[in-house]
Amino acid sequence: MSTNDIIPVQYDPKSIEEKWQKHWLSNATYRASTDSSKKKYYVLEMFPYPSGRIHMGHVRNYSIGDVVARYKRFRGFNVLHPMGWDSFGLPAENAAIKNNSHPARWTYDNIDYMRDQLRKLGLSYDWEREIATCNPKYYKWEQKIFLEMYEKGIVYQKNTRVNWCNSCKTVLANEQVIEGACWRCDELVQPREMNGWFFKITDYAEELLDGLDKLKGWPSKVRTMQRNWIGKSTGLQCDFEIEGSDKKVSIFTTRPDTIFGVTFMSIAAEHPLLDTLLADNPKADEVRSFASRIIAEKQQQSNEDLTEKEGIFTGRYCINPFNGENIPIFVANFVLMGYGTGAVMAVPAHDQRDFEFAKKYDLPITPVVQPEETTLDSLTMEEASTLPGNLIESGSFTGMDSKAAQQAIIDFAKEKNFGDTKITYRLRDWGISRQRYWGAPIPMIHCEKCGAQPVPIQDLPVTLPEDRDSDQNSCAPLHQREAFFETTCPKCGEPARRETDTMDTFVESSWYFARYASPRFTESPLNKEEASHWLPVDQYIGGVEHAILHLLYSRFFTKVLRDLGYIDIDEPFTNLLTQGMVIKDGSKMSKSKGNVVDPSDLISEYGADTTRLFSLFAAPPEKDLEWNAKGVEGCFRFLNRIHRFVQSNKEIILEGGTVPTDQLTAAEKDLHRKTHQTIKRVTDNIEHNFHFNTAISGVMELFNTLSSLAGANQKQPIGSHVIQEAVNSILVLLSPMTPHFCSELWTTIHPDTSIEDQSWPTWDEDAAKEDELTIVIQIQGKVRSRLQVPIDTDDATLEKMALADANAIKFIDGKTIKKVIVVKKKLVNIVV
RNA sequence: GCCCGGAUGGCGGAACUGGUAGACGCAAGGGACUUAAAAUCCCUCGGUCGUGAGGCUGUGCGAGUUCGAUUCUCGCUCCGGGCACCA
Repeated sequence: MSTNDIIPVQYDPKSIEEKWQKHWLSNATYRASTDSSKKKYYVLEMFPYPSGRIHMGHVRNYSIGDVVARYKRFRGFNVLHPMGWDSFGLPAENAAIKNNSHPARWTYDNIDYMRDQLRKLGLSYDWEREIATCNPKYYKWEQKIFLEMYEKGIVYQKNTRVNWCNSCKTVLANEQVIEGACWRCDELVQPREMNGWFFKITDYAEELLDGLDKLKGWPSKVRTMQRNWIGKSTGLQCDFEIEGSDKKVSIFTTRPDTIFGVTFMSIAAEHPLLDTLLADNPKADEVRSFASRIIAEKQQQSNEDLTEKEGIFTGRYCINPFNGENIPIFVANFVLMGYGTGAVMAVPAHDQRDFEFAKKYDLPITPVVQPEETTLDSLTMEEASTLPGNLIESGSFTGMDSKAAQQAIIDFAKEKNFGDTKITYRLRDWGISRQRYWGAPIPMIHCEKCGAQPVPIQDLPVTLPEDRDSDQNSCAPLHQREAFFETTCPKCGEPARRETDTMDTFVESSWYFARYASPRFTESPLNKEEASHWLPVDQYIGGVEHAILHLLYSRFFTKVLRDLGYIDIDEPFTNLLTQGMVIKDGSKMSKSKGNVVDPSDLISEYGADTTRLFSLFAAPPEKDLEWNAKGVEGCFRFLNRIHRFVQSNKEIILEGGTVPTDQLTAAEKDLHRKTHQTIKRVTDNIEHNFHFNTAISGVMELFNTLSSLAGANQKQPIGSHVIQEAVNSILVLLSPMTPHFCSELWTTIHPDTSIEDQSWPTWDEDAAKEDELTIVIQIQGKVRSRLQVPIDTDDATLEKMALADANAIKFIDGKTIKKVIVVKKKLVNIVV
């Protein structure tokens, strides 16, 4: 080989990526600071649990976020893009027990390893803001928020039935029970009576619901899920007197219009009135043993599967206040104590559950709402009718339509003082006590004399005991550690016991996004000035699996922090993108399925840029992404082609120059046009819906045009100015996706400048405009021919040309033309 | 059971507010270069009939609206997700 041959520099991702990562780190390129001259943009991806290694789901999530962050920087925004660790949680304890180590040790080792993995992906984080929630400097502030919530009455403790996961040995919140099983380990949860601390999220139910309508930047799917979860229903709460007692049983119903159809009453087995009902009652023993059996069964069965309806007559009656009828009271297994009042007026004609129950125990069925077009007959009905209609057999309300009757009946009850409108939510208060070691201690002290007392603020943080020396106890829950719980009452000074439960780890993730605004602030959880500058998060990105859990809790916390005076916003995340899962061989990547692809392997084989590019190219972000090893190679090939092109045309590109738009050759014009079309397209794709897959294919098209016109096989010489324009555009458009690669090529063709300092390219509408169009000629809506016409051809000319077209004439063939439809810039349709 | 999504070549996916279906990529086949291979480059690529020009057909299924439907309406099938005795 002669020395004159140009040896193009090979694309070597490893050295390029190392170089740029070092550069970004040492220059703190992505440090965010308040800068009022630029508009702020806060982009955030859900922070990871430090499980040990990054997986493909993370790569996808963070690649998407990084494109947004880098794109917004190019658009002149002052971008905050932080990263941290959701680092409390059970796996750390399990791993510590297994490895005879300490959860903190395991956690921090993982963080170190994973931080390195994230760096190797070239993500543009402001690493100076990194936080780890297991750090006392973080949870100290969480404890302070807790105490302030306690002060305000948003925190309380109660003894109640909770969801117990026997495998995790801890209580779970309702949101953490997925189909009756633990969200983490799939173990069926069991109800258990326990004392615990609760956040009054129900106080915010109405606001959490209302706010959903304003979250226009959220997927409607997520909003619907939250709406259903909150489960608001409006109805009547109404008292039924118990015959032979001065006590009343209160019910809630959403169908007050059916109240004349009540034929019995069902109450939960745990209902507090049961004792009253059973006093001096010959059936007492029988009913009591039935009730305890039901309660026991509920405990064992978990609340998942529907059991057959079962009940027992208590021997007592109550009185329907609307018609004075005596109706029997039953204890029934399907009545929930936790919803409404724990007692249900049973209307078998109009409620399927009551219908089944009535059939089984041979109770009367009385239709009171007659739908149009059918006649309900209690003897022949096979299921309850829930249709609207006109009231029958309903006293003075007879004849009203059910909708109007609902209000009239509520008004009547209100007037007669035995009932009122009532709003009920399905949402329950958030139980945050966890009987585990690796979590933020709940800063309360229990004193026999003074009751529960908050830890004085100056004593915060209440830190976890470290116990590094004793492996045996490194993860023992706090209630087994005297040194931890033995303390004195802050009020009376007597010996007292510290609260030994830790907080649900979802508490940490409910406010971390706000802490990023001032992560090192030492006076308070949040620096108000910084927080009001950066919040709310403009774009939040993460998996849809948090649609209810984390996203609802974060919304709740935002409102709480607002009410505590820390921030002035109502909602934490203006826009939300829920990305799909990463799938391989048809199912989610998981160790148990053995279909895991390790991002580190990909990075060492192809580099971070290729890995990122593929994860963005293979599917739009909201859809599941099917992993395809060959597809990765395709992306690698694409980058190689660009690299080769730039290296072997370096001299021409360096020449550059401004594009003289009025004296371009046809080929130059084609390339120039394609460049501007691509800028427009890529910008639209990113701006409009983050469809990076189509943005990337746009750049691929531009490169295909470039290499066919200007590459080694070019037919005519192309001016360096158009080539440079195309290459510049390709590099900037692609750089949010493949930052190292584009930075490197940029400096080779623009020595001494940095791609970071470029602004996003703009397109020229005139340059992007085609000067010829293909017009389709249709006969009867079927494509029969095509015409190449200048862009400004008017409709009449188009019609004339279409009718004169040889192909068209063949199909018209003597038939009479009924109608000709001309659609601008698209087609001519001839109807014969 | 109820509430949301979705279904397009061999595969991942494109197609603006009803107007050329299949962009881009992968796979496959053919060719060039090479002693050979890799890499690279060029061509073909929904199905079907036809030597060809071209025809017919085709976006889960069945109807409908329209000059024209992947797109809108109605009725199904299948797949995915959420909730699940919430009165």
